Amino acid sequence: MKKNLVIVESPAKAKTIEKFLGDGFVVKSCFGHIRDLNKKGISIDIENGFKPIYEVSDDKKKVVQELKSLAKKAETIWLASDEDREGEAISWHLSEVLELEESKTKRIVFHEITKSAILKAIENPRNINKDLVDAQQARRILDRLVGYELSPVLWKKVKPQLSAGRVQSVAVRLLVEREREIQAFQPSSSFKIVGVFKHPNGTFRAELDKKNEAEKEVYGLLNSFKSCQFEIDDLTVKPSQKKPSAPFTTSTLQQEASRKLGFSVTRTMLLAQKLYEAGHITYMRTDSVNLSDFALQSAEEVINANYGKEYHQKRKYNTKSNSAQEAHEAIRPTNFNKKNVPADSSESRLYELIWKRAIASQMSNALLEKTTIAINNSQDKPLFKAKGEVVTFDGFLKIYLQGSDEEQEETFDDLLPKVSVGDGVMNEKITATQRFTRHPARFTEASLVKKLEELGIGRPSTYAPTITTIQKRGYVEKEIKEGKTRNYTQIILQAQEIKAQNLTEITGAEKNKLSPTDIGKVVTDFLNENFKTIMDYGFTASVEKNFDEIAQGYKKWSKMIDEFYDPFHQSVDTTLNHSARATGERFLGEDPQSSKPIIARISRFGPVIQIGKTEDNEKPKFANLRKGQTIDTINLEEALELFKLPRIIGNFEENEMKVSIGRFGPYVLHDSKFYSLNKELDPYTVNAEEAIEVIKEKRKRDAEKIIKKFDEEPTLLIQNGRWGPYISFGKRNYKIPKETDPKTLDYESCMTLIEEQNKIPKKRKKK
DNA sequence: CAGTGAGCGAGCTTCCGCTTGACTT
Repeated sequence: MKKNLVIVESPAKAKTIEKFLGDGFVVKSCFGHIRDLNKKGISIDIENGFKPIYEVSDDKKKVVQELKSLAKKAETIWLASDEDREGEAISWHLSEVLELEESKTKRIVFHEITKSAILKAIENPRNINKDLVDAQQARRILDRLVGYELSPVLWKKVKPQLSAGRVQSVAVRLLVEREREIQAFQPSSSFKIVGVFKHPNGTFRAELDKKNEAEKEVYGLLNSFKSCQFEIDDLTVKPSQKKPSAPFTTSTLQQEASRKLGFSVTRTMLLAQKLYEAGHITYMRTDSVNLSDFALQSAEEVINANYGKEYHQKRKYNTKSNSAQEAHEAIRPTNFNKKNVPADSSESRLYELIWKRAIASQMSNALLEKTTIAINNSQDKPLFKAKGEVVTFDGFLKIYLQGSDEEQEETFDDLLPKVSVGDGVMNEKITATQRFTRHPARFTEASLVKKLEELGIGRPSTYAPTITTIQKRGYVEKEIKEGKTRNYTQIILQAQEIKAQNLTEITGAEKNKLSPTDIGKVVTDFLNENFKTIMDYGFTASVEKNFDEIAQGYKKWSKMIDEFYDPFHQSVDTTLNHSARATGERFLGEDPQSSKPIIARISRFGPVIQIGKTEDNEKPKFANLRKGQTIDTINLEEALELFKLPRIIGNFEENEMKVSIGRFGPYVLHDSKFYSLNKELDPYTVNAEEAIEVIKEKRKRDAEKIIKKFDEEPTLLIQNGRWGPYISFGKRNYKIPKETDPKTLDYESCMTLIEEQNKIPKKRKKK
């Protein structure tokens, strides 16, 4: 019988720690919070000092049962959850639910999973810090009050199933405001003037130190350069340094994985979880940039051995964000000697990124030399300037270059020729290119996480789920935006001649960027109008201050909640009783046929165009907005287009063909089967002949899909699908073992496979 | 891959932070 029971949050952590502690200790995990506010209803007794009503949820009952029986038999129970607000609460809930005796219970904490850290923790146990627990309860109760009182307001005033909360509503607000900045943005253009200069030691490019707005001005300038003499006016050489970035936290890992590997935040976290469970990396949900002494030392050894002593520089990083709770280390490899780990390709690419970033964080600065050459001219016009950058010692750049969200400015030559002040240079060519200012960038998942972290909103464990939630609620979409072509002018002076040419470029193409939907905008406006406090970017920071005071014992949690709840609940009441429905209604014009008003608005089922009023005798006509159309931007003409579908375009095999646009794009409906129209075919103009072609092609493809048919059973088919060959029988599909050639299967062997797989119970589907 | 779209009323939805499952068509 083990005398000691240690409880930690994560099973992977339990496994590691058990090895360190040896005999006499059993280490178990509680899988995070074991108890929470009841899911149904608000579950807070508001009249009685906001007493929370907790319950052990169904999926935690088994764990709790097991821990309870182990705790009964143990002499000492060590509560080793994380040392932060949530971790303290987990320990407290454990002690309550498991009914632990105080004399048998010890609370311990450690920030790194090393043997010495754990043994030290065991030597220094303490009691549960009730103030910290109260701070967590205040956090929990506040979030429940906000979420469960605001959401129903939206159900009533906007659309059912919507949600609002301290974190998600502000995240959507960020996107809405950015989108409006983009919409209001007016690009302006100017000419960037670059000259190519020849010096006995080499040819290089230099940019004119002034942007010119008007084309006329550019011609004047180029003309005056025709007869110009150029010489080196000034030369500066400045040494500079680049520092490596801190090792990864959850948020910076998500950002770099998005920039460098193109992973969504969810994908990054899934892969990191696998690496963590395999023991390759430390915990992946952290806000700390701290490295343990063990890590510092082994990074040093690896750097010295692989790159040499001059590449090592020991560094300790400090966390900037003041909302950080630092219960863990930074994300790093558990073993720096492993530059690669055996895993699938995405996992190993993520691991390599983590390895490089952590190692680079302990490497020396890169040393650079920045050179600027200024060229004057005999016409007293602005100077041309050439900028060059040479790496004199690569340092950490040997292995890691940090990504950036901003688009890179066009870079100039790395290496400039050796020149001296007073040297004459020959001008070979001057190119003036029209450039346009760019609207602020839309957020990516990762750059939104970065912004939220800066505002102190959300936690490492919630960044990815929050992004998922706002998309699931339909507030935000990840859209592929096709670029538009734009004309621009280039004016070139070469061999005493000025030539202009008109060129085109593609601009504004975007993918994986987040943009708010109409619902997102309407909900944000509605909440901004009625719940200013909650929507304030500083709201979380200000309540965090209160939580800190509670944690330090200066303030009672119920008092804080009381102060918050009174005015909040008041505005909920006022809004419910006095506020009109929020529909985002916009008048587009009159219908040329019926002269009825046409409006765009949110209906119960999303954004629509409505012709006529609901109070009219004749029922109004409705049409849903398409993908890419928004209430803000749609015009009358586009709105009228929407009413031209569905179209009946003729008959085929005695059945009617109906063309329309559905969830998956344009389609032809024929004999109650759907045929998608390809991109070349426009649903508004497609004719019967073209549609018949589409139908025939689809039939041909479907026929090719079938590998084998059986006379014994017409619904039994071997087909070729997206994931390879499979058996379909009745309404269900069945796998074919990898080693089997599908062509060789006969009727009996198919039925055996089906029977085998029918034995495995079908799991309930998630809704 | 429809059609719904008002308002009533039944009963449903919803928050944020800790954790990892068990599903594969």
